[in-house]
Amino acid sequence: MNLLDGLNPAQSDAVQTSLGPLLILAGAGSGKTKTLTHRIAYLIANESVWPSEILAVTFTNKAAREMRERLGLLLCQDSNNRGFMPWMGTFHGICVRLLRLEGEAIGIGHNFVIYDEDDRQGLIKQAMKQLSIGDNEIKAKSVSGQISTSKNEMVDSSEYESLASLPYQKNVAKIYKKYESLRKTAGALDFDDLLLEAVRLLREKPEIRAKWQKQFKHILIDEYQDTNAAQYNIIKLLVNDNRNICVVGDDWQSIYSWRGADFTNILNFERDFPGAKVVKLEQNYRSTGNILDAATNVIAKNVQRTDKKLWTAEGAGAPVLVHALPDEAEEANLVAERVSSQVAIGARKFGDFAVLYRTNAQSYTLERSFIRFRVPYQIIGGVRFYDRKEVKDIIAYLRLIYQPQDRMSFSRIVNVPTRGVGATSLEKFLLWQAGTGMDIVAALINVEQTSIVTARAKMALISLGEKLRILQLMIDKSSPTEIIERVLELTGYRDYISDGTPQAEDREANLSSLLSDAQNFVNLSEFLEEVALMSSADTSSSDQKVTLMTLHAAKGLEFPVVFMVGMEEGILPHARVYEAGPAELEEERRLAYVGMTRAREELHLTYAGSRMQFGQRGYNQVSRFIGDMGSEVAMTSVSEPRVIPDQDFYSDELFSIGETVRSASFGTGEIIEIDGLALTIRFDDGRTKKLNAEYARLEKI
DNA sequence: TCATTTAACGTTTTT
DNA sequence: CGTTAAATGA
Repeated sequence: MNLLDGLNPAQSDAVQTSLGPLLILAGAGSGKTKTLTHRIAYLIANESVWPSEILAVTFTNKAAREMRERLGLLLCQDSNNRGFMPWMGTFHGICVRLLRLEGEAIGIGHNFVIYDEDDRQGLIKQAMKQLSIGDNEIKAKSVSGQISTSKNEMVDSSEYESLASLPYQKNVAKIYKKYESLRKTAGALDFDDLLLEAVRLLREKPEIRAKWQKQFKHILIDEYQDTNAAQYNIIKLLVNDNRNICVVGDDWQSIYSWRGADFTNILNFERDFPGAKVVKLEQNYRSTGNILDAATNVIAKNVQRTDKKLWTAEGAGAPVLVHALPDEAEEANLVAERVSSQVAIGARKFGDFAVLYRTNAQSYTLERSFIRFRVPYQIIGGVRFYDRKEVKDIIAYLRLIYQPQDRMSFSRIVNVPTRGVGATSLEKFLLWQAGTGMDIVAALINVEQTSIVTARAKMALISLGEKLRILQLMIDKSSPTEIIERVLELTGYRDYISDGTPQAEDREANLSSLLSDAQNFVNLSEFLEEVALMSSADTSSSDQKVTLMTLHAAKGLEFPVVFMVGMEEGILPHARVYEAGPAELEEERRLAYVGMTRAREELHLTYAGSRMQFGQRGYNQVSRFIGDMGSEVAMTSVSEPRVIPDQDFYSDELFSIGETVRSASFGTGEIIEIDGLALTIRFDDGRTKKLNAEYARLEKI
């Protein structure tokens, strides 16, 4: 198979330029993933580069997985054969691998755990408590943001302290310092640390740096416009004298500056790597002419950007449609109705549609309409699977046995299931444990040595410690699945969640999903890593359902039909950027551009005259971006007054909580919970059932 | 110590 | 509006 087949001249040029720095400026839909994949395959097949000598960085785990699969096909290799595959993954994933291997050199134990946003905020709260800083003057969330921003800019706690001038900043500096020390004793790294510590490792240990520079003969970075300072430094530290670095990106699609991403990295590539070759991919293979023109007109208003001339060989296609609606409920109905009718006539399948919005909160109304119109949907993002309570509980057990210094995880599970150890006992125990030099599990077993806690609490703690010890012994010889099963059994967690309440089934289902996820892993370490770095964009999607997600989550995806809802001033562009300045407004514009260019054949934009926001009705103007699109490509639809026959649809008002109903199969009972179409009913015989309001033929009494 | 009720609070986007 | 943190009583 010729690896250059099916590539256009620019793509082919990029694939064959295997030596020296290369910048690929790839417009939306210009086949950049294809180019990148072919380039890697070309290096392996034609340039005799070993897969292990290639480092490929992607933006999401999903992108890495897809690239691995495509590469497997191109090279006729099994993509599961990790030994044959290049180093592929996100910056965070790569850094974890590097730190597990080499972290000891800078004092990072091989069994560090990874803290997510919740863990970080929890630890900040602890730090504030120890410093006697009340959370009414300073919010843990805001401190977390400050710390994250600082870390992304590679500002450590000492440097932050020296820069702090305002009293608020001085307080944050104190918390930052305390947070860092607590985090280190817990044997944990937060998301930002993963990058930061990798930089420190490569900076402070020249022999390690030299080793990996030699290892990675070729480095490829996708979505280069979204790299932050720490990531930029990692790249600079890993590139060797041969400078075989290839970066791909599009400054028009930079939408993560709030996370520290700096798209001047891509603008400065030629300065950083003198003599770099630049290849522009300007042919768009995704969207019709009208969609592309409308999107280009929007982005054209930005001042800070490179010049590109995206073009398509496709025809103009259908005009971009703009729909004005009275309120957000009507907006959602329009979307659901159009999806529903197009599927009904067989023109499309549900998976052809995506609905994109600026903020997660907007998904609520859409969900309600989708349920009403019986349109199957999936939400990408929102509450992540690994953020569910029961899943986090089990993960906390796993983390604690893996890293017995992890106080956050211990605090989470010490009384889950309830074992009579309250806040006061926990505090006293931890105080004593810190002074003993023992890790948490050891301290639990030896809690007899102290009289700081009550006899009752001692019993519970010793018993917990013994269970954890048994679990710890399993780490090296058992699979993650086996360990989780044992956790559930030993701690009585399974009984704890199956308490007969209606939510029990959901929780059990979540645990089953966790168990089946775990089966893909052979050791606990890898499983915990996956869990920590799994992103919302990584959830597998079904083509039988309409996809709902934020504009940010849509990056890199494409759909035949795209609805962008909430095209209003205050939402897109978001109200917060008004005060922030022109740079932030330009990012909103790029966000609109990213959303529009996800569409292949049809693009619908909707806005509502009024909308519920913060529990109050607000009135927004149409987004300025609509006006920028140009009337020749964007048509405003005349939305005829539509009457939605209510009796055809299930309405929430039909049933309410507390009502008594009779079911043909289960007898009479009381409704105790309503979730869309799902009614949870406690029947008189004591059984609790979840029934579908539509099919259950319930009779009101 | 724990469960239930009440109050406050928040909306950008996420690895 | 909906969720989560504090407060209260058992």
